[in-house]
Amino acid sequence: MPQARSRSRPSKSMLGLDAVLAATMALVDELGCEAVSLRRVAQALETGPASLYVYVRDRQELMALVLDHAVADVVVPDEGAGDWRTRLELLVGRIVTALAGHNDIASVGLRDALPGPHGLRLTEEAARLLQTGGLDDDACSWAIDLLGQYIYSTALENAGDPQPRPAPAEPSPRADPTGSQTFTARLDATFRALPVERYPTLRALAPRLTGGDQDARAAWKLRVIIDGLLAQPPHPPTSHQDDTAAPTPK
Amino acid sequence: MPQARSRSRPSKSMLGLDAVLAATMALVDELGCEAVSLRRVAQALETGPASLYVYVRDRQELMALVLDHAVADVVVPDEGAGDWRTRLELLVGRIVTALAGHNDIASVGLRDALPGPHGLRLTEEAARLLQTGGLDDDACSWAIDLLGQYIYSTALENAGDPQPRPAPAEPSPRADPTGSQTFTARLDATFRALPVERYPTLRALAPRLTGGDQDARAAWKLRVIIDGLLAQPPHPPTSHQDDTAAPTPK
DNA sequence: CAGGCTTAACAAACACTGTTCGTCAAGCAG
DNA sequence: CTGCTTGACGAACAGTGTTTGTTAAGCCTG
Repeated sequence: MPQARSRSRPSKSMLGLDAVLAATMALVDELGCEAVSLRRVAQALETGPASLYVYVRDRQELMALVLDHAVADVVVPDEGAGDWRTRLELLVGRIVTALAGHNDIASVGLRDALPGPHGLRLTEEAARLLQTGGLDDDACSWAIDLLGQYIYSTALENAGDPQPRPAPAEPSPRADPTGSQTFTARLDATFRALPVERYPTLRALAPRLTGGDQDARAAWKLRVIIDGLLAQPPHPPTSHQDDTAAPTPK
Repeated sequence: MPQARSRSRPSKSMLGLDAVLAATMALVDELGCEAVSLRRVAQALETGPASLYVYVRDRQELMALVLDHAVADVVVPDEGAGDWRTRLELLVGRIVTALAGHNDIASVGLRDALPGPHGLRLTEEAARLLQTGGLDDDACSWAIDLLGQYIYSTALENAGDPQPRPAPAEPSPRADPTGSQTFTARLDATFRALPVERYPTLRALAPRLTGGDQDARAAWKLRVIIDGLLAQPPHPPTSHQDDTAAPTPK
Protein backbone atom coordinates (compact mmCIF):
# COMPACT_ATOMS: atom_id res chain seq x y z
CA MET A 1 0.00 0.00 0.00
CA PRO A 2 1.70 3.15 -1.15
CA GLN A 3 1.43 5.90 1.35
CA ALA A 4 -0.65 8.70 -0.04
CA ARG A 5 1.86 10.94 -1.71
CA SER A 6 1.64 14.40 -0.29
CA ARG A 7 0.94 16.42 -3.36
CA SER A 8 2.91 19.36 -2.30
CA ARG A 9 1.75 22.28 -4.32
CA PRO A 10 3.93 25.15 -3.26
CA SER A 11 3.86 28.62 -4.68
CA LYS A 12 4.75 27.66 -8.20
CA SER A 13 2.89 25.14 -10.29
CA MET A 14 5.14 22.13 -9.67
CA LEU A 15 6.27 21.97 -13.25
CA GLY A 16 6.83 18.23 -13.17
CA LEU A 17 8.96 15.87 -15.23
CA ASP A 18 6.36 15.47 -17.94
CA ALA A 19 6.26 19.18 -18.61
CA VAL A 20 10.06 19.26 -18.78
CA LEU A 21 10.09 16.43 -21.29
CA ALA A 22 7.35 17.99 -23.39
CA ALA A 23 9.10 21.33 -23.49
CA THR A 24 12.42 19.71 -24.35
CA MET A 25 10.84 17.64 -27.09
CA ALA A 26 9.27 20.73 -28.62
CA LEU A 27 12.61 22.47 -28.64
CA VAL A 28 14.30 19.44 -30.17
CA ASP A 29 11.73 19.40 -32.93
CA GLU A 30 12.26 23.05 -33.60
CA LEU A 31 15.96 23.61 -33.16
CA GLY A 32 17.65 20.22 -33.18
CA CYS A 33 19.38 18.37 -30.40
CA GLU A 34 22.57 20.33 -30.08
CA ALA A 35 20.79 23.65 -29.92
CA VAL A 36 18.64 22.58 -27.01
CA SER A 37 20.15 24.01 -23.88
CA LEU A 38 18.94 23.76 -20.35
CA ARG A 39 18.49 27.47 -20.32
CA ARG A 40 16.17 27.39 -23.31
CA VAL A 41 14.13 24.59 -21.77
CA ALA A 42 13.91 26.52 -18.53
CA GLN A 43 12.93 29.65 -20.41
CA ALA A 44 10.14 27.80 -22.18
CA LEU A 45 8.90 26.73 -18.76
CA GLU A 46 9.33 30.23 -17.38
CA THR A 47 11.80 29.22 -14.76
CA GLY A 48 15.52 29.10 -14.17
CA PRO A 49 17.94 26.48 -15.43
CA ALA A 50 18.71 25.18 -11.97
CA SER A 51 15.10 24.11 -11.50
CA LEU A 52 15.52 21.33 -14.02
CA TYR A 53 18.07 19.56 -11.88
CA VAL A 54 15.29 18.55 -9.55
CA TYR A 55 13.99 16.14 -12.16
CA VAL A 56 17.09 15.32 -14.12
CA ARG A 57 20.65 14.59 -13.17
CA ASP A 58 22.31 15.63 -16.38
CA ARG A 59 21.63 17.07 -19.76
CA GLN A 60 22.46 13.58 -21.03
CA GLU A 61 19.80 12.05 -18.86
CA LEU A 62 17.30 14.61 -20.05
CA MET A 63 18.01 13.80 -23.67
CA ALA A 64 17.85 10.08 -22.96
CA LEU A 65 14.46 10.54 -21.37
CA VAL A 66 13.29 12.54 -24.36
CA LEU A 67 14.57 9.83 -26.67
CA ASP A 68 12.59 7.23 -24.81
CA HIS A 69 9.58 9.54 -24.79
CA ALA A 70 9.79 9.73 -28.58
CA VAL A 71 9.04 6.02 -28.94
CA ALA A 72 6.51 5.87 -26.15
CA ASP A 73 3.55 5.83 -28.49
CA VAL A 74 4.85 3.11 -30.79
CA VAL A 75 2.47 0.17 -30.64
CA VAL A 76 3.74 -3.32 -31.31
CA PRO A 77 1.95 -5.07 -34.17
CA ASP A 78 -0.47 -7.67 -32.93
CA GLU A 79 -0.71 -11.25 -34.06
CA GLY A 80 -3.10 -10.41 -36.85
CA ALA A 81 -0.54 -8.30 -38.67
CA GLY A 82 1.13 -11.28 -40.31
CA ASP A 83 4.02 -13.58 -39.71
CA TRP A 84 6.99 -12.76 -37.54
CA ARG A 85 8.91 -11.09 -40.34
CA THR A 86 6.10 -8.83 -41.41
CA ARG A 87 5.53 -7.90 -37.82
CA LEU A 88 9.20 -7.18 -37.25
CA GLU A 89 9.42 -5.00 -40.33
CA LEU A 90 6.32 -3.16 -39.22
CA LEU A 91 7.65 -2.68 -35.72
CA VAL A 92 11.05 -1.43 -36.81
CA GLY A 93 9.47 0.82 -39.40
CA ARG A 94 7.24 2.38 -36.81
CA ILE A 95 10.16 3.03 -34.51
CA VAL A 96 12.14 4.69 -37.28
CA THR A 97 9.16 6.82 -38.24
CA ALA A 98 8.57 7.85 -34.65
CA LEU A 99 12.20 8.85 -34.16
CA ALA A 100 12.58 10.57 -37.51
CA GLY A 101 9.55 12.69 -36.64
CA HIS A 102 11.47 14.37 -33.89
CA ASN A 103 14.39 15.90 -35.70
CA ASP A 104 17.77 14.45 -34.83
CA ILE A 105 16.74 12.92 -31.52
CA ALA A 106 18.04 9.57 -32.81
CA SER A 107 21.57 10.88 -32.48
CA VAL A 108 21.17 10.54 -28.73
CA GLY A 109 20.65 6.82 -29.08
CA LEU A 110 23.69 6.39 -31.26
CA ARG A 111 26.00 7.80 -28.68
CA ASP A 112 25.55 7.14 -25.07
CA ALA A 113 21.95 6.59 -24.05
CA LEU A 114 20.86 3.55 -22.15
CA PRO A 115 17.52 2.23 -23.30
CA GLY A 116 14.57 3.54 -21.36
CA PRO A 117 11.42 1.65 -20.44
CA HIS A 118 9.73 2.10 -23.80
CA GLY A 119 12.85 1.29 -25.71
CA LEU A 120 13.20 -1.86 -23.67
CA ARG A 121 9.59 -2.76 -24.34
CA LEU A 122 10.18 -2.53 -28.09
CA THR A 123 13.52 -4.29 -27.86
CA GLU A 124 11.89 -7.14 -25.99
CA GLU A 125 9.29 -7.50 -28.72
CA ALA A 126 11.90 -7.41 -31.47
CA ALA A 127 13.94 -10.08 -29.72
CA ARG A 128 10.86 -12.20 -29.27
CA LEU A 129 10.00 -11.94 -32.96
CA LEU A 130 13.55 -12.83 -33.93
CA GLN A 131 13.40 -15.90 -31.75
CA THR A 132 10.08 -16.82 -33.31
CA GLY A 133 11.84 -16.62 -36.66
CA GLY A 134 14.13 -19.44 -35.61
CA LEU A 135 17.30 -17.54 -34.86
CA ASP A 136 19.46 -19.02 -32.17
CA ASP A 137 20.41 -17.00 -29.13
CA ASP A 138 23.71 -15.70 -30.43
CA ALA A 139 22.27 -14.55 -33.73
CA CYS A 140 19.34 -13.07 -31.87
CA SER A 141 21.54 -11.01 -29.59
CA TRP A 142 23.72 -9.71 -32.37
CA ALA A 143 20.69 -9.05 -34.54
CA ILE A 144 19.28 -6.85 -31.79
CA ASP A 145 22.51 -4.91 -31.88
CA LEU A 146 22.45 -4.64 -35.66
CA LEU A 147 18.82 -3.58 -35.74
CA GLY A 148 19.50 -0.92 -33.15
CA GLN A 149 22.25 0.51 -35.30
CA TYR A 150 19.94 0.43 -38.31
CA ILE A 151 17.11 2.10 -36.46
CA TYR A 152 19.06 5.02 -35.10
CA SER A 153 21.13 5.58 -38.23
CA THR A 154 18.14 5.46 -40.53
CA ALA A 155 16.00 7.63 -38.29
CA LEU A 156 18.76 10.20 -38.24
CA GLU A 157 19.17 9.98 -41.99
CA ASN A 158 15.45 10.42 -42.55
CA ALA A 159 15.21 13.28 -40.11
CA GLY A 160 16.27 15.86 -42.64
CA ASP A 161 18.68 18.67 -42.13
CA PRO A 162 20.04 18.33 -38.61
CA GLN A 163 20.85 22.02 -38.51
CA PRO A 164 17.96 24.30 -39.43
CA ARG A 165 20.40 27.17 -39.01
CA PRO A 166 18.79 29.96 -36.98
CA ALA A 167 18.41 31.90 -40.23
CA PRO A 168 20.46 35.06 -39.88
CA ALA A 169 18.59 38.29 -40.24
CA GLU A 170 19.78 38.75 -43.78
CA PRO A 171 19.77 35.49 -45.70
CA SER A 172 21.78 36.36 -48.73
CA PRO A 173 19.89 35.15 -51.79
CA ARG A 174 23.08 34.15 -53.56
CA ALA A 175 24.28 32.19 -50.57
CA ASP A 176 27.39 30.12 -50.40
CA PRO A 177 26.36 26.80 -51.95
CA THR A 178 28.31 24.84 -49.38
CA GLY A 179 26.56 26.29 -46.39
CA SER A 180 22.93 26.99 -47.06
CA GLN A 181 21.56 23.77 -48.47
CA THR A 182 20.34 20.62 -46.90
CA PHE A 183 22.86 18.05 -45.86
CA THR A 184 21.55 15.64 -48.46
CA ALA A 185 21.81 18.30 -51.12
CA ARG A 186 25.39 19.07 -50.16
CA LEU A 187 26.22 15.38 -50.25
CA ASP A 188 24.64 15.13 -53.66
CA ALA A 189 26.64 18.10 -54.86
CA THR A 190 29.80 16.51 -53.50
CA PHE A 191 29.25 13.34 -55.48
CA ARG A 192 28.34 15.16 -58.68
CA ALA A 193 31.42 17.32 -58.48
CA LEU A 194 33.85 14.42 -58.28
CA PRO A 195 36.45 14.09 -61.02
CA VAL A 196 35.38 11.32 -63.35
CA GLU A 197 38.81 9.85 -63.87
CA ARG A 198 39.46 9.23 -60.20
CA TYR A 199 35.97 8.31 -59.02
CA PRO A 200 34.26 6.69 -62.01
CA THR A 201 31.96 4.45 -59.98
CA LEU A 202 30.73 7.13 -57.61
CA ARG A 203 30.20 9.55 -60.46
CA ALA A 204 28.15 6.96 -62.29
CA LEU A 205 26.10 6.29 -59.18
CA ALA A 206 25.82 9.92 -58.18
CA PRO A 207 22.18 10.45 -59.15
CA ARG A 208 21.11 7.36 -57.26
CA LEU A 209 23.30 7.76 -54.18
CA THR A 210 21.23 10.46 -52.55
CA GLY A 211 17.94 10.23 -54.44
CA GLY A 212 14.88 8.08 -54.09
CA ASP A 213 12.16 7.82 -51.54
CA GLN A 214 13.45 7.69 -48.01
CA ASP A 215 10.86 5.21 -46.84
CA ALA A 216 11.48 2.89 -49.76
CA ARG A 217 15.20 3.07 -49.09
CA ALA A 218 14.70 2.33 -45.42
CA ALA A 219 12.44 -0.60 -46.18
CA TRP A 220 14.97 -1.98 -48.64
CA LYS A 221 17.78 -1.78 -46.12
CA LEU A 222 15.70 -3.49 -43.48
CA ARG A 223 14.84 -6.23 -45.95
CA VAL A 224 18.53 -6.68 -46.69
CA ILE A 225 19.32 -7.09 -43.02
CA ILE A 226 16.59 -9.63 -42.35
CA ASP A 227 17.44 -11.59 -45.48
CA GLY A 228 21.02 -11.63 -44.28
CA LEU A 229 19.95 -12.86 -40.86
CA LEU A 230 18.00 -15.71 -42.45
CA ALA A 231 20.98 -16.60 -44.59
CA GLN A 232 23.10 -17.36 -41.54
CA PRO A 233 23.41 -21.02 -40.60
CA PRO A 234 20.78 -21.53 -37.91
CA HIS A 235 23.23 -23.32 -35.70
CA PRO A 236 26.82 -22.15 -35.86
CA PRO A 237 29.22 -24.91 -34.90
CA THR A 238 30.46 -24.92 -31.36
CA SER A 239 33.89 -23.67 -32.34
CA HIS A 240 34.37 -20.29 -33.90
CA GLN A 241 34.98 -19.99 -37.60
CA ASP A 242 35.73 -16.33 -37.45
CA ASP A 243 38.97 -16.51 -39.40
CA THR A 244 37.22 -16.58 -42.74
CA ALA A 245 36.69 -12.85 -42.97
CA ALA A 246 37.82 -11.40 -39.69
CA PRO A 247 38.51 -7.66 -40.02
CA THR A 248 41.48 -7.82 -37.72
CA PRO A 249 44.58 -7.71 -39.90
CA LYS A 250 46.84 -7.66 -36.89
CA MET B 1 57.56 49.79 -30.96
CA PRO B 2 55.05 48.41 -28.49
CA GLN B 3 56.23 44.87 -28.32
CA ALA B 4 59.61 43.27 -28.74
CA ARG B 5 58.72 40.13 -26.87
CA SER B 6 60.08 36.74 -27.66
CA ARG B 7 56.73 35.68 -29.00
CA SER B 8 57.22 36.90 -32.52
CA ARG B 9 59.43 34.07 -33.63
CA PRO B 10 59.79 33.09 -37.25
CA SER B 11 60.04 29.44 -36.29
CA LYS B 12 56.80 29.78 -34.40
CA SER B 13 55.00 30.85 -37.52
CA MET B 14 53.21 28.58 -39.89
CA LEU B 15 51.82 26.02 -37.54
CA GLY B 16 50.11 24.46 -40.50
CA LEU B 17 46.95 22.49 -41.01
CA ASP B 18 48.70 19.19 -40.47
CA ALA B 19 49.86 20.22 -37.03
CA VAL B 20 46.35 21.33 -36.15
CA LEU B 21 44.93 18.00 -37.27
CA ALA B 22 47.58 16.04 -35.42
CA ALA B 23 47.00 17.95 -32.21
CA THR B 24 43.25 17.59 -32.51
CA MET B 25 43.54 13.88 -33.18
CA ALA B 26 45.71 13.43 -30.11
CA LEU B 27 43.16 15.23 -27.99
CA VAL B 28 40.33 13.17 -29.45
CA ASP B 29 42.21 10.00 -28.61
CA GLU B 30 42.77 11.17 -25.08
CA LEU B 31 39.58 12.96 -24.13
CA GLY B 32 36.93 12.02 -26.67
CA CYS B 33 35.25 14.11 -29.28
CA GLU B 34 32.98 16.24 -27.15
CA ALA B 35 35.71 17.25 -24.77
CA VAL B 36 37.91 18.57 -27.56
CA SER B 37 37.56 22.32 -27.63
CA LEU B 38 39.25 24.79 -29.86
CA ARG B 39 40.87 26.29 -26.85
CA ARG B 40 42.44 23.01 -25.86
CA VAL B 41 43.71 22.42 -29.37
CA ALA B 42 45.13 25.91 -29.43
CA GLN B 43 46.71 25.39 -26.04
CA ALA B 44 48.37 22.20 -27.24
CA LEU B 45 49.80 24.21 -30.10
CA GLU B 46 50.81 27.04 -27.77
CA THR B 47 48.66 29.58 -29.49
CA GLY B 48 45.28 31.21 -29.19
CA PRO B 49 41.94 29.78 -30.28
CA ALA B 50 41.44 32.35 -33.01
CA SER B 51 44.53 31.17 -34.81
CA LEU B 52 42.79 27.95 -35.77
CA TYR B 53 40.27 29.79 -37.88
CA VAL B 54 42.95 30.43 -40.43
CA TYR B 55 42.89 26.77 -41.38
CA VAL B 56 39.38 25.77 -40.48
CA ARG B 57 36.01 27.38 -40.89
CA ASP B 58 34.22 25.65 -38.04
CA ARG B 59 34.68 23.23 -35.27
CA GLN B 60 32.57 20.92 -37.39
CA GLU B 61 34.93 21.25 -40.30
CA LEU B 62 37.86 20.55 -38.02
CA MET B 63 36.27 17.37 -36.76
CA ALA B 64 35.34 16.33 -40.28
CA LEU B 65 38.94 16.78 -41.34
CA VAL B 66 40.12 14.75 -38.38
CA LEU B 67 37.64 12.04 -39.27
CA ASP B 68 38.99 11.88 -42.78
CA HIS B 69 42.51 11.93 -41.42
CA ALA B 70 41.68 8.87 -39.33
CA VAL B 71 41.11 6.74 -42.42
CA ALA B 72 43.93 8.23 -44.43
CA ASP B 73 46.21 5.27 -43.87
CA VAL B 74 43.71 2.59 -44.77
CA VAL B 75 44.99 0.69 -47.78
CA VAL B 76 42.56 -0.96 -50.14
CA PRO B 77 43.11 -4.70 -50.53
CA ASP B 78 44.74 -5.52 -53.81
CA GLU B 79 43.59 -8.08 -56.33
CA GLY B 80 45.54 -10.83 -54.70
CA ALA B 81 43.50 -10.69 -51.52
CA GLY B 82 40.70 -12.79 -52.90
CA ASP B 83 37.37 -12.35 -54.59
CA TRP B 84 35.29 -9.19 -54.38
CA ARG B 85 33.53 -10.22 -51.23
CA THR B 86 36.66 -11.08 -49.34
CA ARG B 87 38.19 -7.82 -50.43
CA LEU B 88 35.11 -5.86 -49.41
CA GLU B 89 35.03 -7.47 -45.98
CA LEU B 90 38.71 -6.75 -45.57
CA LEU B 91 38.30 -3.15 -46.67
CA VAL B 92 35.35 -2.45 -44.40
CA GLY B 93 37.03 -4.18 -41.51
CA ARG B 94 40.11 -2.05 -41.91
CA ILE B 95 38.06 1.13 -41.95
CA VAL B 96 36.25 0.11 -38.78
CA THR B 97 39.51 -0.74 -37.08
CA ALA B 98 41.07 2.55 -38.11
CA LEU B 99 38.12 4.55 -36.80
CA ALA B 100 37.70 2.59 -33.61
CA GLY B 101 41.35 3.24 -32.84
CA HIS B 102 40.64 6.92 -32.40
CA ASN B 103 38.07 6.98 -29.66
CA ASP B 104 34.62 8.16 -30.66
CA ILE B 105 35.71 9.97 -33.81
CA ALA B 106 33.20 7.87 -35.75
CA SER B 107 30.40 9.83 -34.13
CA VAL B 108 31.36 12.73 -36.37
CA GLY B 109 30.58 10.68 -39.44
CA LEU B 110 27.22 9.61 -38.12
CA ARG B 111 26.01 13.14 -37.75
CA ASP B 112 26.92 15.77 -40.23
CA ALA B 113 30.24 15.24 -41.91
CA LEU B 114 30.64 15.22 -45.64
CA PRO B 115 33.10 12.59 -46.82
CA GLY B 116 36.61 13.87 -47.25
CA PRO B 117 39.09 12.81 -49.90
CA HIS B 118 40.17 9.63 -48.16
CA GLY B 119 36.63 8.67 -47.30
CA LEU B 120 35.72 9.17 -50.91
CA ARG B 121 38.64 7.06 -52.02
CA LEU B 122 37.46 4.18 -49.85
CA THR B 123 33.83 4.68 -50.82
CA GLU B 124 34.78 4.52 -54.46
CA GLU B 125 36.56 1.24 -53.91
CA ALA B 126 33.64 -0.21 -51.96
CA ALA B 127 31.22 0.78 -54.69
CA ARG B 128 33.48 -0.73 -57.30
CA LEU B 129 33.66 -4.01 -55.39
CA LEU B 130 29.90 -4.08 -55.00
CA GLN B 131 29.46 -3.58 -58.71
CA THR B 132 31.94 -6.36 -59.33
CA GLY B 133 29.73 -8.54 -57.19
CA GLY B 134 26.91 -8.11 -59.62
CA LEU B 135 24.72 -5.65 -57.79
CA ASP B 136 22.74 -3.28 -59.96
CA ASP B 137 23.10 0.45 -59.59
CA ASP B 138 20.22 0.97 -57.19
CA ALA B 139 21.28 -1.80 -54.87
CA CYS B 140 24.85 -0.55 -55.11
CA SER B 141 23.90 2.97 -54.08
CA TRP B 142 21.80 1.89 -51.18
CA ALA B 143 24.38 -0.65 -50.12
CA ILE B 144 26.93 2.15 -49.90
CA ASP B 145 24.55 3.95 -47.59
CA LEU B 146 23.97 0.84 -45.50
CA LEU B 147 27.66 0.05 -45.27
CA GLY B 148 28.38 3.58 -44.16
CA GLN B 149 25.90 3.27 -41.34
CA TYR B 150 27.43 -0.05 -40.37
CA ILE B 151 30.95 1.30 -40.43
CA TYR B 152 30.35 4.32 -38.25
CA SER B 153 28.01 2.58 -35.83
CA THR B 154 30.31 -0.38 -35.36
CA ALA B 155 33.41 1.76 -35.04
CA LEU B 156 31.70 3.79 -32.37
CA GLU B 157 30.55 0.65 -30.60
CA ASN B 158 34.03 -0.83 -30.67
CA ALA B 159 35.63 2.37 -29.51
CA GLY B 160 35.01 1.69 -25.85
CA ASP B 161 33.76 4.06 -23.25
CA PRO B 162 33.09 7.34 -24.99
CA GLN B 163 33.41 9.22 -21.74
CA PRO B 164 36.58 8.51 -19.83
CA ARG B 165 35.15 10.74 -17.08
CA PRO B 166 37.86 12.99 -15.68
CA ALA B 167 37.85 10.93 -12.50
CA PRO B 168 36.78 13.16 -9.62
CA ALA B 169 39.24 13.68 -6.87
CA GLU B 170 37.42 11.38 -4.52
CA PRO B 171 36.21 8.29 -6.28
CA SER B 172 33.99 6.72 -3.68
CA PRO B 173 34.95 3.06 -3.32
CA ARG B 174 31.31 2.04 -3.15
CA ALA B 175 30.55 4.03 -6.24
CA ASP B 176 27.14 4.42 -7.74
CA PRO B 177 26.91 1.47 -10.13
CA THR B 178 25.10 3.56 -12.72
CA GLY B 179 27.79 6.14 -13.13
CA SER B 180 31.23 4.74 -12.81
CA GLN B 181 31.38 1.79 -15.16
CA THR B 182 31.88 1.46 -18.87
CA PHE B 183 28.94 2.07 -21.11
CA THR B 184 28.89 -1.56 -22.12
CA ALA B 185 29.00 -2.62 -18.51
CA ARG B 186 26.11 -0.34 -17.64
CA LEU B 187 24.14 -1.70 -20.57
CA ASP B 188 24.87 -5.20 -19.39
CA ALA B 189 23.74 -4.32 -15.89
CA THR B 190 20.56 -2.82 -17.30
CA PHE B 191 19.66 -6.03 -19.10
CA ARG B 192 20.48 -8.26 -16.16
CA ALA B 193 18.36 -6.16 -13.84
CA LEU B 194 15.21 -6.45 -15.93
CA PRO B 195 12.17 -8.06 -14.34
CA VAL B 196 11.81 -11.57 -15.73
CA GLU B 197 8.06 -11.52 -16.07
CA ARG B 198 7.96 -8.47 -18.30
CA TYR B 199 11.13 -9.00 -20.31
CA PRO B 200 11.64 -12.76 -20.52
CA THR B 201 13.43 -12.74 -23.86
CA LEU B 202 15.88 -9.99 -23.02
CA ARG B 203 16.60 -11.53 -19.66
CA ALA B 204 17.33 -14.85 -21.32
CA LEU B 205 19.61 -13.17 -23.83
CA ALA B 206 21.22 -10.85 -21.30
CA PRO B 207 24.57 -12.65 -21.06
CA ARG B 208 24.94 -12.69 -24.83
CA LEU B 209 23.64 -9.21 -25.61
CA THR B 210 26.75 -7.38 -24.55
CA GLY B 211 29.33 -10.12 -24.44
CA GLY B 212 31.55 -11.72 -27.00
CA ASP B 213 34.49 -10.60 -29.02
CA GLN B 214 33.93 -7.26 -30.64
CA ASP B 215 35.76 -8.17 -33.83
CA ALA B 216 33.87 -11.42 -34.21
CA ARG B 217 30.61 -9.59 -33.69
CA ALA B 218 31.54 -6.95 -36.23
CA ALA B 219 32.56 -9.58 -38.77
CA TRP B 220 29.29 -11.42 -38.23
CA LYS B 221 27.23 -8.32 -38.77
CA LEU B 222 29.11 -7.49 -41.94
CA ARG B 223 28.55 -11.01 -43.17
CA VAL B 224 24.84 -10.64 -42.49
CA ILE B 225 24.68 -7.45 -44.51
CA ILE B 226 26.52 -8.84 -47.51
CA ASP B 227 24.49 -12.04 -47.44
CA GLY B 228 21.40 -9.88 -47.40
CA LEU B 229 22.64 -7.87 -50.33
CA LEU B 230 23.23 -11.04 -52.32
CA ALA B 231 19.75 -12.26 -51.44
CA GLN B 232 18.13 -9.32 -53.19
CA PRO B 233 16.81 -9.96 -56.68
CA PRO B 234 19.61 -8.82 -58.96
CA HIS B 235 17.25 -6.88 -61.16
CA PRO B 236 14.33 -5.15 -59.50
CA PRO B 237 11.52 -4.44 -61.97
CA THR B 238 11.41 -1.05 -63.56
CA SER B 239 8.48 0.08 -61.45
CA HIS B 240 8.68 0.40 -57.73
CA GLN B 241 7.36 -2.39 -55.59
CA ASP B 242 7.73 -0.52 -52.34
CA ASP B 243 4.33 -1.50 -50.95
CA THR B 244 5.41 -4.97 -49.96
CA ALA B 245 6.95 -4.03 -46.63
CA ALA B 246 7.05 -0.28 -46.58
CA PRO B 247 7.30 1.03 -43.03
CA THR B 248 4.98 3.93 -43.73
CA PRO B 249 1.66 3.18 -42.10
CA LYS B 250 0.21 6.44 -43.33
C1' DC C 1 63.95 50.80 -52.17
C1' DA C 2 59.01 52.21 -51.10
C1' DG C 3 54.42 50.99 -51.21
C1' DG C 4 50.67 48.12 -51.18
C1' DC C 5 48.61 43.70 -50.42
C1' DT C 6 47.94 39.27 -48.53
C1' DT C 7 48.40 36.07 -44.90
C1' DA C 8 49.05 34.15 -40.20
C1' DA C 9 48.71 35.03 -35.42
C1' DC C 10 46.58 36.60 -31.65
C1' DA C 11 44.14 39.56 -27.62
C1' DA C 12 39.88 40.81 -26.35
C1' DA C 13 35.35 40.45 -26.26
C1' DC C 14 30.48 38.54 -27.00
C1' DA C 15 26.92 35.59 -26.17
C1' DC C 16 26.36 31.53 -24.62
C1' DT C 17 26.83 26.76 -22.27
C1' DG C 18 26.28 22.95 -18.21
C1' DT C 19 26.49 22.77 -13.55
C1' DT C 20 26.84 23.98 -8.54
C1' DC C 21 25.92 26.60 -4.40
C1' DG C 22 23.25 29.03 -1.24
C1' DT C 23 18.94 30.63 -0.21
C1' DC C 24 14.00 30.96 0.08
C1' DA C 25 9.14 29.62 0.39
C1' DA C 26 5.91 26.19 1.23
C1' DG C 27 3.98 22.06 3.43
C1' DC C 28 4.15 18.51 6.90
C1' DA C 29 5.96 15.85 11.41
C1' DG C 30 7.08 16.26 16.00
C1' DC D 1 6.04 26.69 17.78
C1' DT D 2 10.30 24.41 15.97
C1' DG D 3 12.54 21.39 12.68
C1' DC D 4 12.92 19.21 8.20
C1' DT D 5 12.22 18.03 3.64
C1' DT D 6 11.23 19.35 -1.12
C1' DG D 7 10.96 22.13 -5.05
C1' DA D 8 12.22 26.49 -7.13
C1' DC D 9 15.54 29.76 -8.39
C1' DG D 10 19.19 33.86 -8.39
C1' DA D 11 23.84 34.14 -8.79
C1' DA D 12 27.99 32.63 -9.94
C1' DC D 13 31.87 29.62 -11.95
C1' DA D 14 34.46 27.79 -15.43
C1' DG D 15 34.20 26.93 -19.78
C1' DT D 16 32.55 27.09 -24.89
C1' DG D 17 32.51 28.61 -30.24
C1' DT D 18 33.07 32.44 -32.85
C1' DT D 19 33.87 37.41 -34.32
C1' DT D 20 36.39 41.58 -34.53
C1' DG D 21 40.20 44.39 -34.78
C1' DT D 22 44.97 44.73 -34.64
C1' DT D 23 49.40 43.41 -35.32
C1' DA D 24 53.74 41.32 -37.65
C1' DA D 25 55.79 39.24 -41.44
C1' DG D 26 56.33 37.90 -46.23
C1' DC D 27 55.84 38.84 -51.09
C1' DC D 28 54.87 40.89 -55.30
C1' DT D 29 54.72 45.20 -58.08
C1' DG D 30 56.43 49.45 -59.41
